Amino acid sequence: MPRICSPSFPRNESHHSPCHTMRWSNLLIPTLKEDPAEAEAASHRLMIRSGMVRQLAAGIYCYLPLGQRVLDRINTIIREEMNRIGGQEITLPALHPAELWQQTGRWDEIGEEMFRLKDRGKRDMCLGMTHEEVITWLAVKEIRSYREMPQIWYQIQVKFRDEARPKSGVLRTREFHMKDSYSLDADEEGLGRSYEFHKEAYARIFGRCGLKFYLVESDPGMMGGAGSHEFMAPSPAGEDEVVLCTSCGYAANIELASSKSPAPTFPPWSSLEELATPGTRSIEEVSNFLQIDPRLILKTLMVMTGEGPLLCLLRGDQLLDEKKLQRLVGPFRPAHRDEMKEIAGVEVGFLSPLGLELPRLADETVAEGVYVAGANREGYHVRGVVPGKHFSARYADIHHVQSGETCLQCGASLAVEPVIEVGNIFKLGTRYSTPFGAVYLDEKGQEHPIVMGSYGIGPARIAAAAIEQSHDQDGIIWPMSISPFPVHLLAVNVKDETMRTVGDELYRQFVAAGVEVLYDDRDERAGVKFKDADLLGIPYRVTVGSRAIREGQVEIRNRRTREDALVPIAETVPHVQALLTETEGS
RNA sequence: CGGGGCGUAGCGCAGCCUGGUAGCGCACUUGGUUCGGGACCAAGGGGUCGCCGGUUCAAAUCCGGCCGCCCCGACCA
Repeated sequence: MPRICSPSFPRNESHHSPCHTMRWSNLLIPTLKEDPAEAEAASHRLMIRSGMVRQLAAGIYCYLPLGQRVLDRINTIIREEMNRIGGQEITLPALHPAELWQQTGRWDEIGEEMFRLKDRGKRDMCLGMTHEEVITWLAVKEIRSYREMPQIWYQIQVKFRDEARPKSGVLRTREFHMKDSYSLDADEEGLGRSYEFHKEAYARIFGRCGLKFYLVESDPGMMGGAGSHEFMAPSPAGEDEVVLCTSCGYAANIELASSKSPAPTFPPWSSLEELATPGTRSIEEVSNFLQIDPRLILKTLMVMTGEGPLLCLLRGDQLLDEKKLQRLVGPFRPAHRDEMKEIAGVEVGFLSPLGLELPRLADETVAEGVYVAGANREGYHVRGVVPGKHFSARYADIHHVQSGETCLQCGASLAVEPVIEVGNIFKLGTRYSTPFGAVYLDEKGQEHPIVMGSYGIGPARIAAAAIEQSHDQDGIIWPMSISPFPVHLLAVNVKDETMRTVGDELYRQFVAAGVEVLYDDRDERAGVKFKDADLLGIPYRVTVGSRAIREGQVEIRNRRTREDALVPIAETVPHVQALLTETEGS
């Protein structure tokens, strides 16, 4: 039901803007005094408390006016930067026929994560998780010649993924808005250009949104293709981790990052010696019992692969990186306790490569040195084990990077940091164009598949990441560029005739000057309004209160610094406008 | 999907162990006082205690099943 302009609506609005109000007393901004029980992450807590969003079901959110404003501002920045690199905005269906996804095989590859349904004619349909298929279909229909490329098409739309575990508020949802763009080029070189354009546009977008972010190498995963990067906003609420070298700039998603584990000083153990180590199963227990550095212990894990059992060897302080192992040996799972006993004849904790005729895969780190290993006999370990001499193995990088290890490129110390993935860019190549037959003719009349790229941004994640990176005990501190309003006008006591009049007049002036201002004209006590102002986190607060008004002044407070400036009432609007110009883009 | 927790008024919670048909704070309504950092007094409105079944004279409370939400892990094109 659309809002109708009528004399009775908006209720408190003057005749200057009959159908538009930025008066709090007329707006839906349901702030909460207390933290909602279900919210853990700072951004989740604050988005609910500030009345930006409400949850309808697990991973399904309503955006209320304040949240909508933030998304609008983010999307405006995205559109400006996408248009700047030649992107053209389009709108694509959210509902897709199954045949589209069957054509690339993803209908069967993707499991429960895809929302599927049938139409009344019992035809299989799905809700789009992403739009490579639709874009490629469109390219098949419309692109014939090399002359028609390059193209960059983008959309900002809702997408669906039936996430196994929606979490952290708006950070991981089942229905989400996403800016996706797709590039179509004649060859790899063209794709390289489109990719670089996107890399630059994305850096500008996240920069303009006030985010601190890293550009890191990423695992292309099932998207396939020649290369990919992710844009990562550091935050403790992030689900991903990146590995960073502060010295040479190496930056990668931890899923594919590599590192060197600094070697310990190896003792002069010259022969194999069996040691009684009763009851010591974990590395920590063995290390404590024998009073030796965990790095001198060999960790032996048994996993079950498609080819059968496999022993994985790591140094005591290292963790197995399951992604890396999976890339090497395919799907696997840890061996069960009884399986291990049956295959190796030994209890967990005393497993070792010595004398066991099983395939072995060792981390490269282990190739050097002399170690304590399990004895394949309960209650015993063996000292003096030299890999290569006492057992053989295939060597590869299978350890999970940990903070404090060193950079392979420059040797400096690496840091591991949790991050929110706010954007990704993929070189798709011809993975989608080939199955669809999306081809063009080159200048010699030769047919070639179109070379594609795909590039995503999550606007809601930008908002959440901005809050994660910029808040304090009292609430959000918005970057000016994506704040729901640039200015928060607050009349301390609307029952006071003078304050009310000055507040109304300043509001009118701001509106007339084209400055979007949230005017808190509610009949609430000052404390309530100040607390709410801090919670919403609008960069500048203009306070009309008894203190300054006697001197004909108002206070202008900076939310971030909490510094107040006294300004004559008549100069308020120009003064604020000057501040806004100054703060632009920050 | 594995592990854990929680579901009682709009929100945050107590009551459950030891059955006797529901309570606190905030919010909301009305009146009064107050009025620059989440006011006070008084009077009110609001709940099939997630759902279904069982035990019992009697169930928010005990038992069984189901559903939902959150957290950890797996997964995440």
